[in-house]
Order: sequence, then structure tokens, then C-alpha cells
Amino acid sequence: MSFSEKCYAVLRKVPRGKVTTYGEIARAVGVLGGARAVGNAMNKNPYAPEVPCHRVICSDGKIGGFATGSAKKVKMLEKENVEVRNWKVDLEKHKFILRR
DNA sequence: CATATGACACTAT
DNA sequence: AATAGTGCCATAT
Repeated sequence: MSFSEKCYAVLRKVPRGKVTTYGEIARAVGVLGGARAVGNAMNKNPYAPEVPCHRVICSDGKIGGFATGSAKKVKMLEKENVEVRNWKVDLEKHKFILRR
């Protein structure tokens, strides 16, 4: 199973209304400092929307990127009741803790 | 095998 | 608090 496949597997566990970060996912799959690599995987994500890649944001709460435009990402999150203010999300409120 | 790339993260200003 | 550097890792060339 490739690195990206593992990322999709973990991300699959993130529930609606919650989010996680690139770095967290990297950690979850056992690759510290692999946040950037996770971004690459998300960028390709062949399992959308089965795999909620829009629930992955930056460690500082900023939205981060999205293949079809960050604006779309924000909309989707808001539809799931995730509050986004000035391109930022309150991690304390919406961050989903991944098992390590 | 060597380099370049990108949806990041951390530290020091 | 906001910004600039620098490091990082899987993939693609």
C-alpha cells in the first residue's frame, strides 16, 4: 500500500463537521514531517468524494489549497457546519483527533 | 541516479 | 499578530 493510499485510508475516518491537518495525517501514517507529501496525495485524490479531502487544512487553521479552488473547499466545510472566518478554522472546535 | 515540485510546518523575526 | 526563511517528504521528470 503506497503512502497516498494510507493517507486516504486515515482520512476516510474523519467525520462530517470535523477537520484534520496535513501534518496530523502524515503522523497517523507514520511519516513525520510528511505534511507536504500529504498535500500532493490530496491534490490527486482519485477517491473523491468518498475520501473527504476538503476536511484537511493547515496546522495553523488556515484553509490551505484545493484542486478546484480553495473557495469551493470553504463552501463544502460550511455546508458541514464548520465555521470558517477569514480563511481560518477554529481547530480547538473542529479538529478531529486521529489515533496515533 | 539527480533534480524539481507542491493543497505544508516550524522558527525566528 | 503577521511575515519571511528554511527544512521536509513522497512523486514526477
